[in-house]
Amino acid sequence: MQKGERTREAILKEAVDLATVVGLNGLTIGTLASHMKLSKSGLFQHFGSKEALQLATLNHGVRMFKEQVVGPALKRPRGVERVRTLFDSWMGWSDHAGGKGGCLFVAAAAELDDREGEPREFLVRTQQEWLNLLERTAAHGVEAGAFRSDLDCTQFAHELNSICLGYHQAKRLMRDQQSETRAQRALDRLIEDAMQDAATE
Amino acid sequence: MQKGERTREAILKEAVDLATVVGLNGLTIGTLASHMKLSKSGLFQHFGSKEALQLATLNHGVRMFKEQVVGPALKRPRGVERVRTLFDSWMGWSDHAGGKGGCLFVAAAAELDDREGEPREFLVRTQQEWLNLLERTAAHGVEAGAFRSDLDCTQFAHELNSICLGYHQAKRLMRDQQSETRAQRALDRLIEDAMQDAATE
DNA sequence: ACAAAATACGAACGTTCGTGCTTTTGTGAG
DNA sequence: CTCACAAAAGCACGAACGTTCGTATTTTGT
Repeated sequence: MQKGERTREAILKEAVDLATVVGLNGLTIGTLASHMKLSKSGLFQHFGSKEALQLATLNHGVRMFKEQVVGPALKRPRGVERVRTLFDSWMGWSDHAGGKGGCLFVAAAAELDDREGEPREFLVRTQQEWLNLLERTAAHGVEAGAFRSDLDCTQFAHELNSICLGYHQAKRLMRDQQSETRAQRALDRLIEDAMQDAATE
Repeated sequence: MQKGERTREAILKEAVDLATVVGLNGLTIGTLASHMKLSKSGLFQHFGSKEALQLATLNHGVRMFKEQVVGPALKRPRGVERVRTLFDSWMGWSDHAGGKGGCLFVAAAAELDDREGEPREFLVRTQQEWLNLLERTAAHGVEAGAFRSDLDCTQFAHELNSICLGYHQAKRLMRDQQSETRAQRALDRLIEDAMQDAATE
């Protein structure tokens, strides 16, 4: 691995961390450079433009997310357990692993949702992949018989994602000490509703 | 009403609208001035500082929110109906009334959650008031007998808020045409779970 | 109508922004 | 050890940032 590639990697690691705090727009080349003890121009050459830096930052975030959230969860058995693991590691990601300012994608979503361009499109694709993963995971639960056969897995994915967003806000904005409990309870309710309902038999 | 107060009002109206799109930090005095066909300095003196402008913008947003979301809902009968109205008018607010970029507070929450200062504190207070309102509304449902007596109203409020956040993301970032349906179904499930469960009798 | 007070303007301040060049420094292969 | 090339620095640019100040223009109260 060339030296340039290594520094680029290191820059992106810091960029993800910074972006979770100040956002993708607040992520400025000057401050990022001084954090890395690099000159502005030296850093700039690695990307060529601000938008390319933002894109690379998002992309690096995706890599980290797959390593730290998706990967571990896929090792667990399909079905309810994997759903819970996915959720738990998402909370972990949002708490520390994803940058000291929370989840990069939650921050980026609010910033980019009204700004057209490549970064937005990239984020949308990323988010859709995440929703698809949740949906497939729910489908595994159905196949295994843990969830009812008429479960709307897309709806399940949407609601699970909403729980994540609620947790993020409660934890980071409100600093609610019970945010974990609340989110966990919401998940319990979601899962319980998705289970075979014995009473209807 | 003095002239200055009128223009200040008009500025804030535009500021809220702009901030929903570009955020509170992206809200720049220069562009806001040109939108208002005012000089930078002319606009600036209404507030005295950028932070004061942000604070005033948030505050104006709260006034609008109370007029357009809270006010109407309080006219409806307590209980389930008011819960639904609150939610419906929140969706309306997020779609058009709250600025062309969605809900001001959702955008601000992502921006301010890691930046200390008065704007953040103000937003936290505002958000807490909203959660309290949701909680009290749920409590009315319990009093009226529509909801089970052991309902955790704080939890209810948290989950309802999460549904709002999920809707906002699905609608604005993902441009999901089914976002309304998904949110509505999530709310149905929340309400159903809160109702007197006849099967447990 | 006219003086007083409120409001808006234009220019300029020092910074920081993103982005080009050119030059110096560093690194790795032969 | 050297030499070619990659990587970083240095410097400069025009524009936009928030902010200040002195001055012009409305608006207001009398």
